[in-house]
Amino acid sequence: MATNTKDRILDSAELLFAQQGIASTSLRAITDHADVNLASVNYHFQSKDALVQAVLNRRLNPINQKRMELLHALLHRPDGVPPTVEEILEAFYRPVTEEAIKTRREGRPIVALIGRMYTEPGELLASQIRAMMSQVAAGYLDALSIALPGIPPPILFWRLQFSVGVLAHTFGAMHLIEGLARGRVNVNDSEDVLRQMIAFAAGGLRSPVQ
Amino acid sequence: MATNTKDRILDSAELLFAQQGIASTSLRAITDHADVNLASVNYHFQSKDALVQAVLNRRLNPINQKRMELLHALLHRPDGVPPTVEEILEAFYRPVTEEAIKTRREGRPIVALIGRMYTEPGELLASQIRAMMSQVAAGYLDALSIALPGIPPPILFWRLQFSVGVLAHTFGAMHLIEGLARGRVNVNDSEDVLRQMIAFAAGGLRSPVQ
DNA sequence: CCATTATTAAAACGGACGTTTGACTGAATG
DNA sequence: CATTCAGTCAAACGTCCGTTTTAATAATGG
Repeated sequence: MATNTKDRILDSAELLFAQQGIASTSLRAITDHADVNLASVNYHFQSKDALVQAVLNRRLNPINQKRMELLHALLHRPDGVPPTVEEILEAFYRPVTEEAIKTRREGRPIVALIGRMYTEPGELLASQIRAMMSQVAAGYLDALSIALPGIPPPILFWRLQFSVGVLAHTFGAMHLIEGLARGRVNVNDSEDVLRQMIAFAAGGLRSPVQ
Repeated sequence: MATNTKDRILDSAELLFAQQGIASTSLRAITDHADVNLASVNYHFQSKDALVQAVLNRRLNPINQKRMELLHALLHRPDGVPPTVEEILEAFYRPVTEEAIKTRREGRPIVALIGRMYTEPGELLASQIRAMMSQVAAGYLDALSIALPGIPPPILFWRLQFSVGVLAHTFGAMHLIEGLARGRVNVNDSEDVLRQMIAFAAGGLRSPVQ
């Protein structure tokens, strides 16, 4: 557990948001879990809305930064070999998967929050996500259009969104998938899940255009 | 607008749940919108939780029933021709798409709620969805294993979940996708969206197993 | 028509919510 | 040593929440 109040609030808020949802999590539940005073939330974050933004920024900014780094590395390899669809997808999926692995190891299963935020209601949240995603989406769309020159851009746009959906749903509805699996698959083997997602999305991206 | 109180409540609740989320929608907001008395919710539905279940059941039961009918029709065609992957996917996707078209035509854009419910927090909701989905998922998994005999069942299970993710994210995050599209695609052409989803998921389901 | 049941209505219940206030702490600064 | 100031704290603010109560009003069946 973090030692300073601000990080304790962020940690507890993130965990409870992931477990119960944002709207259903009260500031009192957060401050009780973090063992800090109720008023310290408004002191450090001004409002609950701002706290929500801070929680998401702290987790998503590193992920999206990593995505851009990995993509840049793929596009500027010393040998000049253009990246495959699978490599582009791995660059997009892996940073989230790594967070899933790390936070689960720490006993803080917060990846459901990452998967859920795309569909959380509220215009404030939506515009924040849109601002974060727009440059990442543009970069990956460019890369994919090079790797898949035969796919018209509008169709590639849809297929990138579908690839996002694969990731978001897998981590956002993991508890549901686990219940449906009845032991047929091991949902905790994140590396295997990553492999499965990449193979599926690669097949989807490459799917023949009627 | 419906004439009886019970349906007016269901209609308003469904719309507001879709627009603002379940937790953020109060019974007072629902009864104000439906122009009925506040106490009538607890009279007709006992509790808010039960109202939520009723809203989802009313919309999802016909969808899942239609899914099973379409699948049954595919599997028992007079000519005995086994269904293609695309046909199975269309049977799974179309009932939701039809609801999207119908409710948008009625000026009641509630499809975001259908896309979002997979990731809504709360164990009560999760168990309800799981109960609804389990037989549908089992039926479609069987059909897919016939159409794709080369894919091992555990991998097919993942890929069916990914196909659900494509659908859920597309309709649940449509407002976000629309913002990212910047006019490159027409998100309101549901028949085109359906075609795109089928092509993508078919490619994903057929993707070679390393 | 009356008795009975189903439905609607207004009002209040206790509790939880996000936020604000004002006093208090302890360390840093001059 | 006095002062400042970021941080913490208990308490309260007004508002909204889901639910319940009690009474009034329709609808139904003998």
